[in-house]
Amino acid sequence: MTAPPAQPNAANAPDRDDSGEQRLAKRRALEAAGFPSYGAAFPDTAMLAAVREGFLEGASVRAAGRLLTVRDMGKSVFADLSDGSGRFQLYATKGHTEAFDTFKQLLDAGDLIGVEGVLFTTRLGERTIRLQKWTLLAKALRPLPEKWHGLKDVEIRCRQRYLDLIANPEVREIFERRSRIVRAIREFLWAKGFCEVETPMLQTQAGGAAARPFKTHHTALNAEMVLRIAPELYLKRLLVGGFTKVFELNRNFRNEGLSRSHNPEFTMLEVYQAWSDRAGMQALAQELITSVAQKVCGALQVGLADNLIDLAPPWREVPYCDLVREKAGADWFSLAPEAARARATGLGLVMDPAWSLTQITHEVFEKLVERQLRRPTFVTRLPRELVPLAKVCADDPGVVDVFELIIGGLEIAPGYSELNDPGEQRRRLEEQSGATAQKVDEDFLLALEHGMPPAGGMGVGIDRLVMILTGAEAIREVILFPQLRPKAIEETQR
RNA sequence: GGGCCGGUAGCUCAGUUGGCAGAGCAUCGGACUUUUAAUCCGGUGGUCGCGGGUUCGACUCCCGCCCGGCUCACCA
Repeated sequence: MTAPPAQPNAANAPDRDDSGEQRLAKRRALEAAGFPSYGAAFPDTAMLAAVREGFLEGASVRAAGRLLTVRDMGKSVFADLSDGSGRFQLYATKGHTEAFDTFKQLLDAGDLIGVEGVLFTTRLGERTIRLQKWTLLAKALRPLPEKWHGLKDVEIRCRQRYLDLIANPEVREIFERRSRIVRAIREFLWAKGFCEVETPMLQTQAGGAAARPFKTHHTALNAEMVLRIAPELYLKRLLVGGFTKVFELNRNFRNEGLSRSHNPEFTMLEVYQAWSDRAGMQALAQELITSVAQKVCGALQVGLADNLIDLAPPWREVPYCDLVREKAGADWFSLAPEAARARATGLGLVMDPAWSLTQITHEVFEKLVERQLRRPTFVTRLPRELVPLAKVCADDPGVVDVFELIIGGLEIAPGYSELNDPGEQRRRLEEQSGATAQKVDEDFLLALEHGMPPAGGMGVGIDRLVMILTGAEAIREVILFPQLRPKAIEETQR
């Protein structure tokens, strides 16, 4: 686990296969030949995708990118150049290319170069740049991953995402799509008059969700602080302050385990609208997600071909209790706790003896109902114990006026009729018990006492939404640098 | 944190009962001026994740640890 000691005689061991050494030697040779190995700016380049799009036989081209493959034919060399927008073939020949021998002998796959040349089409129909001039922009001292099988090792793909992006074009597609999704969400909300705001991520008290926070320390203030688990309580303060349509699209941090659908830092959209309620948010969620999907995916059938999810509205709306009854029996809610526990065990669930009937029921919901809901479904009327920040339903004080939007078995978005009665809010927060319960945030309650408009609020899990819209089967496929166990520093240096 | 699976060349992967550690790609040398997984010929390259143990002998069997994957737990 410790780094190997430096080899004092490494220089005397030229027979070791060390592509780094070989590339360093090439770099020295390039410098000697008048090619600085880390070039200056190379402006006014065309994007290769645009060159392909507007291909014109005989036109001059200036471009820059990374050499991906090099096919040496002796007095000519074919190579593939990639600049992120696409790939394009280069053709260098002894007759037409400046410094051809240097190009052939000292450049490697992985090097960054700038090129100038003329477009033509090869005998096999491949559109190609006939290379006239080239310049070295950066010498790569490490080899590229394998070109045919690509890079598969999940750990390397995540820790060295740049290699994943170079080797696996579909990975780049996912992150470009993520960028378009986030942009489309902002544009949608801006067009509806929502104001984007930023509230503290460094907080003295974590609130707005039930989760263990990350702890940190502010040196100058000598204060213990936490990273936020949700922006909710600050956004509601803005409703008190007179903002009527606000949203925040940024990171939350929860000190929890990692899984296929959980990363400790994740991106959440939270939207609040004064004078609205759960129903208003539900309509907004459906319109937001369908319009973003249509704009970014070009269709409402999204995901992988063998597992398409149909987002066509209207989406199903169904009370929580009905879904539980479908799985656990029509008489479920008339069962005594022990009978419910026995039936849940019979359904294959593992019960904690300390669980209340509400918790047993929620286990049934999460394990047997939720993950089987493929098409978008608004689950409404959740037990009030589960959601302390929402208003109870007028016709049944045991349930709250909220929705939980499920798509593809994932919790994508909750939405509430927000509780604005400070007295009830205090009682509901105090009702919560147990290790995960948030402490009562007195500043938040003080704000509510000044009068918060009745409002609808919702949160959209952006990472999970991107999973749905890209067909990714794990959250780490839609987060550029997902959390992994930290490695010892020595290990990161080969 | 628990259970299961995995870690072998830079990358993708084989490895027999416990008996000299392999292939393809990459890399190095050679041939080739329309190739595109270029092709052909010849080489280099290994702390078999780490540390112990059993054994004449361990990539292989045993124990501990590290890292990853799946899963469970945690997670309104």
